[in-house]
Amino acid sequence: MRIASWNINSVRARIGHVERFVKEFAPDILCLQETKVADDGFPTRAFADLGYSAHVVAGQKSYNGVAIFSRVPIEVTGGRDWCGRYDARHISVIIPGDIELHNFYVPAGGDIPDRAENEKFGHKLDFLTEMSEWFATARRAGDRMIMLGDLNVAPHESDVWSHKALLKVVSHTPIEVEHLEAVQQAARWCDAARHFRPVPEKLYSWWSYRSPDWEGSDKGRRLDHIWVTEPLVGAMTGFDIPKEPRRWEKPSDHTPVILDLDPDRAA
DNA sequence: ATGGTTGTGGTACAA
Repeated sequence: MRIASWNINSVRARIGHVERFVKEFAPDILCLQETKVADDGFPTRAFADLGYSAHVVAGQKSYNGVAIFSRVPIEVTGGRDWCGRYDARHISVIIPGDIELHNFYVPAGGDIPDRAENEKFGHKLDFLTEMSEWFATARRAGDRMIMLGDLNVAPHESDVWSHKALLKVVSHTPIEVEHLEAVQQAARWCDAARHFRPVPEKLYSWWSYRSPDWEGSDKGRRLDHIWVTEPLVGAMTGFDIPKEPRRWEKPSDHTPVILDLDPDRAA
């Protein structure tokens, strides 16, 4: 079973890329972030044509938005409001193998890494804290769960092109890394990327639009993640972050992350 | 050190 997560930065602007990605990489379950469209404007027809018989979307006009499409049976379990506001940043489903899958779009956090000066940064930290508390209290680490999405934090030194240059840049500040680590400890999540590709290998899923030569300069960050709980660690059969979609014309600034999983091998 | 680009929706804001 192949599961992919992709921040596509507008599903309507990127529908052709989604079709190409599905044809070339064939995910059974496709999780999207930053769809940027209200639910009644979502191009669900295109996804049905790609063979996805089930879906759940949670969107709003212009900003945010998450979606899950599946060619295997899913049961929609949620979509929670975080930090007391509906902003379409989370949905969850049960997938085959009795696995609960959570798709998140964590707030980016603005430009200034200080909650006193920048409300968006405070919101990001509070969002991560609420995730920690929720997974520690409302969920059990021993259950089969997957969490994936654009978590907007690059935790390790090898998750960014320059640790030193990014220490004060939102996405890699020590306080954000601490908050993300607290989320990870809340359900003893295993980071699929680093299970297969351990540090210190450099691994990125995002490159800024602002670089005139994103691939040559390679100033990337690993903002997109797939985590699994302990019963699923032995069920993982492969992981990849293919760079091809970032090379396509008019791309998203994120490239997909892909996990292959054999639910029959789950503990 | 600074500014660089993109999508949405409407000429500003979020990323």
